[in-house]
Amino acid sequence: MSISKTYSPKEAEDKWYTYWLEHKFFRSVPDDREPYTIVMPPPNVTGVLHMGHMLNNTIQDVLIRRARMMGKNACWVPGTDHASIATEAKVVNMLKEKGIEKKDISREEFLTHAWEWKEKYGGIILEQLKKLGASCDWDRTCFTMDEALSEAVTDTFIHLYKKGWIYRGIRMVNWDPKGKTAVSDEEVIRKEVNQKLYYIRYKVKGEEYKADEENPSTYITIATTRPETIMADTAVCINPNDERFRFLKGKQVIIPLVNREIPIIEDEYVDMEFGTGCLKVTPAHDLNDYELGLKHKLEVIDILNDDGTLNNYAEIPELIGIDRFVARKKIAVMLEEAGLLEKVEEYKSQVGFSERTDAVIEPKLSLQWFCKMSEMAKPALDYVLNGGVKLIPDKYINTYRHWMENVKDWNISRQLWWGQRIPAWYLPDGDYVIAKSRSEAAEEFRKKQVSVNEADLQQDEDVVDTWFSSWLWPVSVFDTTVFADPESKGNADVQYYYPTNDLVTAPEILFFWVARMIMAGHEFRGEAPFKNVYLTGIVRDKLGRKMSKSLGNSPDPLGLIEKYGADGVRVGMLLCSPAGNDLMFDESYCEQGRNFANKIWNAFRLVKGWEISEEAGDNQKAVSWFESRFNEALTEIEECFNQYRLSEALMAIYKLVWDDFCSWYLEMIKPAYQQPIDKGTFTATLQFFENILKLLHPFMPFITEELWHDELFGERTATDCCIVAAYPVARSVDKTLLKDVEQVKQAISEIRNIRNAKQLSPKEPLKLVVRANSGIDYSQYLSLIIKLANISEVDFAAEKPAGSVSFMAGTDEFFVPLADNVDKEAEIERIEKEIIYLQGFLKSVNAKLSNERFVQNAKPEIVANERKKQADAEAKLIILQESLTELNA
RNA sequence: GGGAGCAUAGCUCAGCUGGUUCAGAGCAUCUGCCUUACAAGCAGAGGGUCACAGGUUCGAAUCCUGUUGCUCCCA
Repeated sequence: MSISKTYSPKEAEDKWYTYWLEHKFFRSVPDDREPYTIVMPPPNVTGVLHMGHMLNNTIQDVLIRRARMMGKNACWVPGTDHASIATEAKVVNMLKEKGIEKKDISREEFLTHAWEWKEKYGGIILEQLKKLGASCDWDRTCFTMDEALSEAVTDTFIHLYKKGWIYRGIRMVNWDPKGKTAVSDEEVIRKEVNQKLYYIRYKVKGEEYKADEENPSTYITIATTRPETIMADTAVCINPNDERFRFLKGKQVIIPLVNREIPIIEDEYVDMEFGTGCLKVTPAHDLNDYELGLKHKLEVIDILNDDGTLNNYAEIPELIGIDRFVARKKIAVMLEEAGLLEKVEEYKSQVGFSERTDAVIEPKLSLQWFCKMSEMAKPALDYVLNGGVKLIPDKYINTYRHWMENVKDWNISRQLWWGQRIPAWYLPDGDYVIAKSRSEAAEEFRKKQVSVNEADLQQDEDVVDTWFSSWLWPVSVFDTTVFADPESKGNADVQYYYPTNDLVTAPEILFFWVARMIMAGHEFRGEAPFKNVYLTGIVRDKLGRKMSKSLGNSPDPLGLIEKYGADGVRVGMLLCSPAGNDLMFDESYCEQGRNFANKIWNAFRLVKGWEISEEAGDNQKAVSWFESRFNEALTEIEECFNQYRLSEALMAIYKLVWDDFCSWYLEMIKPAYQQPIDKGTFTATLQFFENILKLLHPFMPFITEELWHDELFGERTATDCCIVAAYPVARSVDKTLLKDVEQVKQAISEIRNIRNAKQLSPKEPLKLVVRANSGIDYSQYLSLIIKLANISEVDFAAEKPAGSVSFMAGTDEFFVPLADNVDKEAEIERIEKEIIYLQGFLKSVNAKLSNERFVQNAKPEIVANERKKQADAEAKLIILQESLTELNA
């Protein structure tokens, strides 16, 4: 045989991907078919493919390919996200390597570099997806910074501002001193860190300080993890119920080193148990202190620069210009020298780190733009609660609800250059308007009766958060014009494709992406952007650790494809991915996928090698059995898909192909060596094979397309491809036939088992005696049994033959005469064991049936079932006991 | 500290509103086979006190309570 014994995926993958592209099978334009739409969660434009993308996009591709085969107009829109912070950080680093500092170049120059970078590396990840087989409509590829999409962002900003849902305000934000920008709560990673708790003495004003603990009323001790911020203190707070500090009421204390006087305030907010019970209040550098400051009208002193160094307000010359962490160590020494550091304790606490730069986040007051969430959150929550948007798995509904009910306003400004610039225009005196362009801004000022010189207008330096563009994604990829006019119906695309069907994404971004897309979809289209949200798990290694660059525990996805083939990797990913649960990835799953591809390949080789004969064959039972089995499996598979249980659907197909088709069906019909197969069976088998290829295609697109085009299946036109073949529809199932064959298969296994146990060669034919007590007509299955169990002759005797090994399948008895090779004692023991088991079983069934409460309370069908179990067990017992008597005779 | 989830074979998981063949699947393991489609394979087999302790029930992997261990989210 000239065909290779193993399937080699490489050529097939390149060949067919190109072919699909050439014939525009991925392309979708509106027509009168039902649309099926997915928008790809846009990966970071400068990113490279990781295992999470592999999983996510494999799932999307399975869904879209299946929909396409089911005759829907399938549209999968790909694209990338500009990922402001991450990309800007990369560009800054790249420039640094060239010896260029961001601060030394203009915004325009920087953006030129950034775009160059994007052009150079921006397409990589999408190219990688093609290797995986992703059947996206590449003509629709979008980027969140495309001109039209950017305009949509500006229009959205203006629209929401006019509605009063965007405002500017001073807020405590999470400041990333390395990225020099605010980041959202979601981009802050909290980690437990070993810190120190410093106990610092503040002298009480008007008391002569005595350092010994006998005179505690001359000072108070404050525990803090951040001694470098004492210069920003504007009060010390005690709990009014705290007896220990009664003497402090109305007094003032003196900040060490700088000797500034600050008041004692009282608030029940202070935890009397924690530290010393005295809290230093630093409104500029702690969120809770900030709120306490507002309540008690405290002064705000900000001692930090944007890069995390101390500024002039820190007063102490040795510390000005020094990073906060260095300053912390220095000031501890200074306090020690001043005799005001009482002690230092080890202390563990949670510290926030920037997801992007890993810098320690500083709470910082700054002027930011905010998007009001209260009005938008309500309808977005309702979609999910009413089932308009289904979360899969639904356990995320609770989490979603909790977040939406406690949503905070969204800080949308970022102190970066890479992104859509905030459309706010300022006059030198600080007055501003929101407008799309300089000239429109001037017009707005004129409307406000402010005369302006266009040249004096200054646009806001900040850009909007990346999510502020990606929340528009399910709409903006189709139509970018509706954001200027939410009342408009939009273009043909958005009318046809929106709302989309399924969104496949990670649960981590349920809130800051999924929820916000629902908000934007509702605001601009009046309906949610998708019907189902499939939340994938996190890809972990087999030790359960999240895959990450720093741990180096992530395999290279393209390397895996190289090694196991794209089909193998796709199968591998899905085999271990229950919906919504994390998956413990291991390369061996891909190996299993590759082996499966090879199995299919070899089944094909077998069928391809057959000669055809015009004579009639006797495979009708086998053919009708597999037909029923296929339809039964198809129904199960459909059910799995309906519930988005993709890994179970795949496993059902896997077993159908490997066990039912290869191990049973092909073995049943396989002609003897160098013998031809009858034409009827052959034709039916080709039909089965084609249907199997169709079922497999969404999971394994390449091997299926490769085999589809083999001449074995006849002539095909250029567009007669597996990718667009009509998906099989479940037909009727002959349940009796399926049940009978199960029994026959059991009998065959038992015979093989006897062979194994007696160390008989499979080549040595055996005799078989059947005593059928059930209604099954074994004569119909004789040829199957003879072939698969290598039986020389079958006898339907009423009598048990002497010197034979027996077994039961259901209530039917089978005997394999082995003459001198029978261990009588072992036979007796085996039957006795079975009798004991059945007696126990019968006892428990009888116990149920003789219990009146069971018979009364249980559902009738359950009682009937118990009766059947009882009857079956009794029948079997009688047969076994007879056998035993015969053996003992 | 508050909230959510999980715990079933060596591994990854399935077991819907309690009741057949309810203790299952795939992989891994073991035994025997290079049987002309496939050793990336074939034919068999073994393996679990369903985390622990109580409770409800005629009946619990499944429902309730508590304990332990793990994970995630929020403060």
